[in-house]
Amino acid sequence: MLYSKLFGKTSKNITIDADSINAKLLSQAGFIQKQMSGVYNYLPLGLRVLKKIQQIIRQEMDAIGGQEILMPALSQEESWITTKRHHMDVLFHLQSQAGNSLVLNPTHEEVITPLVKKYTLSYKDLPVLLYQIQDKFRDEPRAKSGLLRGREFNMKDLYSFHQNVKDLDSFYQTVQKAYFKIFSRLDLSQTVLTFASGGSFSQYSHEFQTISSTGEDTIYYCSKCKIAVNKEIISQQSSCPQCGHSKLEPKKSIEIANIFKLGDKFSSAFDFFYQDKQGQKHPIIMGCYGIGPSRIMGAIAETSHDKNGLIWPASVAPYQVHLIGIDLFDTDTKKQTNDLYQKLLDANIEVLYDDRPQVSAGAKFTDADLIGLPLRLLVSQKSLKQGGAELKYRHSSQINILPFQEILAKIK
RNA sequence: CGGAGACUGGCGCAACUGGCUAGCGCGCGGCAUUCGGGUUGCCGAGGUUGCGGGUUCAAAUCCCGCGUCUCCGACCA
Repeated sequence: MLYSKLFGKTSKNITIDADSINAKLLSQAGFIQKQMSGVYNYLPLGLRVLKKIQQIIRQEMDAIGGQEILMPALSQEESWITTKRHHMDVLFHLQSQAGNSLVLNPTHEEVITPLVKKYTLSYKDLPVLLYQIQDKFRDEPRAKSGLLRGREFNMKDLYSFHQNVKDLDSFYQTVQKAYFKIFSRLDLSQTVLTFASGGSFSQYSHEFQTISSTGEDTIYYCSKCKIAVNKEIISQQSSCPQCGHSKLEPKKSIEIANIFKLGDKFSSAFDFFYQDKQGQKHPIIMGCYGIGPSRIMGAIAETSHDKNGLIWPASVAPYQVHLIGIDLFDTDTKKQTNDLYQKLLDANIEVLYDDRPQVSAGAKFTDADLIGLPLRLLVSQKSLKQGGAELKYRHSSQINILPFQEILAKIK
């Protein structure tokens, strides 16, 4: 991609929304643009990051047997009356021209339960494991912190349907493992399994909290078993639910995912039963599992940056290489930089090429740091004299000269 | 939802005890200059001051209503 053609510009001016690092850096670097409170546009750079996060999640959901579907953002209010959730204060209500009461879905139990009911009549159909990646709508009383708490936000939600609690429990464990795989691929290794209150069906639900000094949640961490409990739990019991250890350490964190055992709460509301081998009817047992890709994007920005800008992990960086051309007024330098760009493209390397003429070297360095791609390559009269291109990783200050022939091998 | 504060070219701000043509920086267009950590100079475009009403000879400025945004708190399946 030629930087001169890229839609979205870096900005020198500090945005007002200085309450959160992610909102500030992501807008300043041209990844997102706020449309209104808690609602953001994703510009080309930001969308690439979001898609990469989604793709990693998609792969891990497929790996545990999930099948991707896409449900509508709209639903009839009637379904919410059925489950007695139509008074939830975060629900966006709207009316069709015909006068029907509709809802913008904040979650999809009310949609997926009737959907699965249409196709699942026998024990032979179970388990059913369906997920989607879609935008959710929640009328938050106070949207804030950039991508961390929006009114419209991206979510992966997986729903599981089982014959019994034992099958649910086992799948619940499988999802936990898959989630940690995802966090490790996203370089969010500071993410801790956190016990939260479980509602009517089970004693606990679980949150996945990324430890971050700028987080708005507080968790209580047990250094012995490397898990934590949230505020609700700590006020009920002051010890670790796993080992009974009582020295729990408070830490600031960002909730990036959570999972619930729903039991038959929703299946009962929709009269959803299956027949076993003997023809007996049983309630379906459900679980739901959410991860917020947009919130994860914010969490990565929040935890991975320095004073000069963002530092993307390679797995989600919008491009792998930031190629900077300096001295482009010189015909030979320009040609050699263009050639290197073409060579990288031919090798299928994602590269953002700062080809802007008339822009000073300093401005290009500043933009590169702000955008935060993992690897910076630079070609100039000076680097050519030294025998090639300069190579610098975003997280390091070390600069090495590399002959053009060796660059591809080094990157791959 | 409670409390506080804001709204002025695309962005960040100034002018506000009412008074000249609403000013500055960034960004944007042009010309020249420069070329390794946000070059420099000159020229230029861009605003019915959030919306509606009121007071006044005169409103960005004062008053009323509405909207939006921000901050603190409550809330966060």
